[in-house]
Amino acid sequence: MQYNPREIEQKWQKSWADAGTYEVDMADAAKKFYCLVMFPYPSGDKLHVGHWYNYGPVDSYARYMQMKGFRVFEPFGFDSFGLPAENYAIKTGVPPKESTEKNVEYMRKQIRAIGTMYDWSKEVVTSSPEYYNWTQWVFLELYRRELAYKKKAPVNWCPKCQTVLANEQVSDGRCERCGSEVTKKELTQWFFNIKEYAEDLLQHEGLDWPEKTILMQKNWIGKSVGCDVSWEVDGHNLVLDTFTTTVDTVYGVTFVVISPEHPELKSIVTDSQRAEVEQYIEEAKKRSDIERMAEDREKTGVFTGSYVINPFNGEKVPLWVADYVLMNYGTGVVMGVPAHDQRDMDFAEKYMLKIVQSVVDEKGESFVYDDVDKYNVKGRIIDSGEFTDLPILEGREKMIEYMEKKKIGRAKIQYKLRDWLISRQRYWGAPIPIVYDPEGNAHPVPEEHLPWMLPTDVDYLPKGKAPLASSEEFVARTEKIFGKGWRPEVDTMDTFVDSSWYFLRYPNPQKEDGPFDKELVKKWLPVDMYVGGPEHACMHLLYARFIHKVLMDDKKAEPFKRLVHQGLITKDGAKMSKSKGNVVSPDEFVEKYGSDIFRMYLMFMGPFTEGGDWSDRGITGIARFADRVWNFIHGEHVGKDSDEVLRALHGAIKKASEDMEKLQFNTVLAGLMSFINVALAPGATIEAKKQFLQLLAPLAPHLAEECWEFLGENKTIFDAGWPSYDQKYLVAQEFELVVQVNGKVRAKLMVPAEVSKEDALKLALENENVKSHLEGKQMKKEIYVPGKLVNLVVS
RNA sequence: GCCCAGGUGGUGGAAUUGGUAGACACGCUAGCCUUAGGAGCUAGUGGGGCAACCCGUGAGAGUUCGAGUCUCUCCCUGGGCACCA
Repeated sequence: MQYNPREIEQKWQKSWADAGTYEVDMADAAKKFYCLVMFPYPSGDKLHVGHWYNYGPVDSYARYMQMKGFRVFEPFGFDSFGLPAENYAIKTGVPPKESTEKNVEYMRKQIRAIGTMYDWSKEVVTSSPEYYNWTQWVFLELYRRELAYKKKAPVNWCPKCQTVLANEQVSDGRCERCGSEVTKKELTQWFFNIKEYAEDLLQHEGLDWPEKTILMQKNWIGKSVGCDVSWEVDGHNLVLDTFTTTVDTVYGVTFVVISPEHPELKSIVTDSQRAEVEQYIEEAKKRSDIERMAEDREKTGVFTGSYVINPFNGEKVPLWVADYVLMNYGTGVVMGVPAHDQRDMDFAEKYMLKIVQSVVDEKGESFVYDDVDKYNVKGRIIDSGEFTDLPILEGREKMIEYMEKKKIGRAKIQYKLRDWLISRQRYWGAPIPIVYDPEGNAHPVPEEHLPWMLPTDVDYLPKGKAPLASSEEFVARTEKIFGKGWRPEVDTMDTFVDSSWYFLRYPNPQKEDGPFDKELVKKWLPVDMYVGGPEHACMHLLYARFIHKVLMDDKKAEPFKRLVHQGLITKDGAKMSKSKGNVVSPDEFVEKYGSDIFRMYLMFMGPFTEGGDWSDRGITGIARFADRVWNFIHGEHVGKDSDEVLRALHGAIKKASEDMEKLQFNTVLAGLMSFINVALAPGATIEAKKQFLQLLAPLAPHLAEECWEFLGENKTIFDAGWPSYDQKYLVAQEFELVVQVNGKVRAKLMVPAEVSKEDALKLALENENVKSHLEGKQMKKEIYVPGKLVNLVVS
């Protein structure tokens, strides 16, 4: 009999589905394991090998947990709102609903071919009214808690296409579609007040997350402790606040810089400078924040003609406008201290502004603050009035006290984290459940009108307004319910809102009277293992934590206990995307080799968390392995296993048990291959074969299930438990002692396992080659590492 | 520019966390088997050298009896930077 993957895979997938094997009884959550992969966006590219690389190994881990006796809940769904479907609609006229449903349908089929444990009865699709009903509920809940508010914020605007552009649609400041220069447009938009939770989001206690992700989130939130200093604008009845973490340098301020977007800027500019400043503002609109903050870029700026007064020494310093100051961080005004800040120095040198030193380090030398020592500097303040000679940190405190007393400033904690802008001037998203009365006041749509249906009579083509504004039905519906002159909000929600709570929906996605089943959520949350790409470290993962804290009414609640990032699979070094035309489909490989071999190959490619560049070179090695496994199982059953086979088997059990925990599937497979290399020729007992199959089962579920049955078992292998190894087979009688002279290997000797240091050294010194390297040398030191090596240090 | 990773044979990668660098595979070479499609089996395979040996984990320095692993500097590649998700 030959190994025929396609036949047995169909057989077992059908068998599992018919038996309802993976439909979880949610009522029983004792020893639960909630295993979650980030749900995909159903793009027109369909599934690519990167998806498989994620889902296959995670399912293998879930199967391993099942074998360890856990009740595994592994749900799946689709994050199906989003820009690509809308762009496709603009291009082809196919309604997003239609193309999305088609893509979802196709991807479901592709995913089923993997043979995962997904509980399809719990699937969620975010673009379905049954789901977005509750996304809207989430919005209303935040609104109720005063965590949703409106304010003006700029969007990328293409004047020619008359539409808002995503950052992705802007390249080099130009519209991707028509090439026109992109400008900024101010729109009133909805925000979630995530900053309210900044301090709680900085806490990651008890979470089994990658260090780097925690670090990235911390940097993203960007807490800095400092103060606001108030500067009176000379000749105006106006005060500008500057935020600084280094108020100790305030006597070194020789200019102050205001952001081009600052609302007070126009009232401050003098007539003689007006033309120049206005032109500068226009230029700044064309640049992205990233570009503006880049430190290697030539600093630009324009004098406003006005002066501000240093509240510490009364000195008048010029007020400049420059685009390296961003309105959305801090106050939009910064103090310029060229002596202690490189960027300020560049600016001062370019525009020939004064430079004044105000702090020095321990050695009395001038220094520039950088991020590393911003909060922990030693040195003292100089030439700073009554604060002169104070140590820097003490000086800061004194200065803040002084400001607070004189009401010219105050201590302040500043976060880089910005509030979450959730308004999108797009069609394919959940409508924001808000209506406006004839006076333009916002009112929440009452819950009984949810889902606040996304209208279908819309024009997807950009016409200068949000697509929903073109729906007659939408307005008619609003007037019918709320009264004449009432208008619906026409923006939809950021798709990150959809994905910020879906893990709460999974335990009972059919629930009709609430977003999630509180009882089940209490039992099943937190998610025990959450797996997704590292690109989500700062956005999705912060949003989900935030929404979870809000909905659970517990600022300490965390949704994801263990977090793992699968590596990225690239093609020729680049991220796979349709626009680059480098998407690799898994279908042909599954067709040719079957799911088990393809899945094992993806696992064998390298460490799960590292990913790599796609190549199918090497898949044949896995195919050979699968054949050898088949032949091994179907070969003669021997009556007794040799010591060698037993040692190999228990070594493989040990390796698999340890490495599965770390998701190091590649080395688990290497261990299984080593076993097969040892056991294939001599054969093994049925018992040994079964134990081996149990190790293989998570990695090649269909193959293992088929072989399990062949060996006479009639229940699924996934209920057979996980084997444990017996140490007695692993302790060697002898080991290879490495003998080094001055750190270089000069001999390898087989010695008894429990050799003493004296005996080991004696044996080492008897070796001819070692002797020759010691000749004429003086012994200085003898290093003995038990079970490993001897190092003879001579001179 | 800023934040975060990562650079090991011809290739993917392994290395008990400071102790034999290259496990397990791919590829390649030679031989066997008379050989229908992912052939199989055996042996070899980091570089140099006849050899003893020498050199080798992006580059350079440092710590150490001993460094792929720790420290510093530099170079390169990837991810993210708030409207792709």
